[in-house]
Amino acid sequence: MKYQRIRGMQDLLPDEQPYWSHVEATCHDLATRFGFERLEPPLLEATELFVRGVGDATDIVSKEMYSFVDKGEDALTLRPEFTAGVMRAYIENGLSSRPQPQKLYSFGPIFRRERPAKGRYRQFYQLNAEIIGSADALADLEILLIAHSLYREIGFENLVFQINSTGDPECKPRFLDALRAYFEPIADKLAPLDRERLARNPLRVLDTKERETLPFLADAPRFLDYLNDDCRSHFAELTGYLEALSVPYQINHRLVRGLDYYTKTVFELWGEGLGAQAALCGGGRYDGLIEALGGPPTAGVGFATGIERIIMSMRELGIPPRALRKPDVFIAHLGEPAKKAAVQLVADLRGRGIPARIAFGSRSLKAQMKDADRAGCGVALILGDAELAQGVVLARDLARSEQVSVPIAETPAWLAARGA
RNA sequence: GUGCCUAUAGCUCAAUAGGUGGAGCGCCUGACUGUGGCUCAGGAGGUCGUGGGUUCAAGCCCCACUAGGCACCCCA
Repeated sequence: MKYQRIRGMQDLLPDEQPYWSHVEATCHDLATRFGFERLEPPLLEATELFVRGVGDATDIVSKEMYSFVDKGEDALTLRPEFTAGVMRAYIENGLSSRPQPQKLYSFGPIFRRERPAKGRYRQFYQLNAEIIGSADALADLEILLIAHSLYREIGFENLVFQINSTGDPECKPRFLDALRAYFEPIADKLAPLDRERLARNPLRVLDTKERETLPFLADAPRFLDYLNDDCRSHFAELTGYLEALSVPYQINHRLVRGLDYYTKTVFELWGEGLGAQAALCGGGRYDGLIEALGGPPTAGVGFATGIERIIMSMRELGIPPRALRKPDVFIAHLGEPAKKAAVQLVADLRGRGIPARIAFGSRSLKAQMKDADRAGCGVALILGDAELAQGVVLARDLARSEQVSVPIAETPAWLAARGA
């Protein structure tokens, strides 16, 4: 085999399309139902946007971006997430002058140059939703709810959100100080990796998987205990809504998220059967981001979910996709004059919105019938020169193995009556 | 990026102790000269991931590379 897929890239084959169209349609439908409008930023942005918007200390920026210099001039990057591009578009296109808040969603491919594994690809698809311009905890709730509705409508059960708060620029430093004060005296007992984290990014010690460190986490400071009044009441309001709506959630004191821009609410949802790549969706509030990107001070909250991981969980849990509509009608023909008439007929049916296939070549009727069966068609219209001479087709119901003779001109009506 | 495991037909997998590669499913054709599914018969399809090495002889042993998987890192 001479050519092969680029590492971490995948071909989405016809057999997988029922899953994709089901999930994709559910995403668009739900976003619309929740009052979100679509905003699709380009795949390419200035590298600097992601460095500033995502954070140059994050894994995404420091080692996972597909970046290149275009014709020796512009530093460009294939988007490694949606949020920064959406914020840039919001600022650049003056969406802050539209009625606030703006509820925007995006659906498309994302690129991260990580080592591939099951459920982890270098090009993968995300649904992303953002509410820009509201600090209300109700906005956080809507983000949680659209995610929850998506999974519920696809057929997931027993899903529980993990949520936490990571404060704001006023109370976050106090918590970080407390974390250091707790861990530094026992640093020599922590795993080596966690000693590094403590120095570089203390929050990361909280979600460690290192055995040596785990015993010390139970008594570690909790962010919720260090929130200022604003952050605490915001969190309480959100959890109050969740309880009122009976949306299952767990407060997870160890949940911290990698991106620099999060403030207040952070959350994740994990799926089954995905191994170490379990995160189905993640998100949170990012009240300082737009200002950091050169816009006016603007609150924001959003989430992203990975489509491949949803589909993989569906397979794992045996959740069937909605069947795709296949062509209902297959036209078989015998003889050259009949073939010409069949071309007319198939064009007529398609023009009337009836999905139809026509046999290629001039094969035996048997072979054509076999094709009709395997194409999943419900009806075969048989048009031979003999039928053509009488101005009819033989309409065969493939499931019932019954067929009748129908005048060619009445075929669309016959099919319509059958469909109803 | 690190460690470990894997790689044979379109798919899932066999191949005894190094000794010229098979099955099931799928695909094509026919039995049925104008009727699908079921059955039966026949057929096509492989430089054994790629490149090197050891050996009289390599799908099998060794090395490198490529790709996939698992764990780590991190996330969707």
